[in-house]
Amino acid sequence: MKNENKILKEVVIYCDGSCKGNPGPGGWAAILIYRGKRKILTGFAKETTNNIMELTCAIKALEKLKEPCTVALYSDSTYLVKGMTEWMDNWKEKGWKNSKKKQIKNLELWQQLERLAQKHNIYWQWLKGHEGHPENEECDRLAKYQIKKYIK
Amino acid sequence: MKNENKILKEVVIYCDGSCKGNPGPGGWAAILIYRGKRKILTGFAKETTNNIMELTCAIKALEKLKEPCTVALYSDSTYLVKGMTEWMDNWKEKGWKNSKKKQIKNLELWQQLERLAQKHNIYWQWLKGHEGHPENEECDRLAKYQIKKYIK
RNA sequence: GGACACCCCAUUCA
DNA sequence: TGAATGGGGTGTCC
Repeated sequence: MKNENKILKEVVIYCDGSCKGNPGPGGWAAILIYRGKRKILTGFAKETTNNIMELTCAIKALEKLKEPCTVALYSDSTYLVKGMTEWMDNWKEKGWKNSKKKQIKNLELWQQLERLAQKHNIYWQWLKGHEGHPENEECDRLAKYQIKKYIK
Repeated sequence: MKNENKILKEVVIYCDGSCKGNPGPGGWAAILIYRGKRKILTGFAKETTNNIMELTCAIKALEKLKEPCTVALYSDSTYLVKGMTEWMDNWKEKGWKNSKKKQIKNLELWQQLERLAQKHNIYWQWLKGHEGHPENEECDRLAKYQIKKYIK
């Protein structure tokens, strides 16, 4: 992360994804909070996976930021959070190979996240799903609603 | 099932369980029909679960049989019926672990059912609840009544 | 073997 | 409407 010494705007992001059938039609939602104001982003994919949706919501949220920010990003996916905080460095050293020496899945999405993480100062926060975190549950509902909307 | 070649008594069993609150106080009922004669069994537990009651009613009914029988047993619980017809073999192979690699719940009850299934020739039949099967609905009412009786 | 998430089904309830 | 008791599966990583 660059700009360590500058004062950055502080943004909070909650995001969640959903995927009916897994694989199947998927939705995602993100809530961005800046100076107490909320912005909601949502999206849909006809055929996807739960994990792709979990990565996508983070990417879409971070792409909305117009300048480098300090971000607290909350997700209930350890795939996303540990991916960025624990596994990413190793993957890069090993040429994007996992512990079984196979190429990791969803490589382009991880590389997008890597670029976004270089632009911003991101604190990746894991929270347990369905444990009463209001914004997380709102994202969950919104993500599912995206699927419902497009299925009908 | 032993005694494949013997002619066994043919018994029909309907059973159902109920649990107020789940977990909470529970009741169960079974109707045994042999040569057109009905026998009714019921029971109660102060603190239990819906699924424990569904297993218990089958166990209690089968334990009433004094000799190996051919049994048609009707339940609206896929937990009971699929447990015995689809999942049991796999559980035994995998050391009583479910698909999430955790030990299955209500292990002792399943093992009792396994022993009973070895003694008798049981046809496990699932039927949809509240779809007008008179004996199933009678069991439902009787099971709920057990709770009512003991709560007052 | 572990973890998180996503889903499907039935039942029991509030 | 929503929650608990239980099972089956996939997506992904370590």
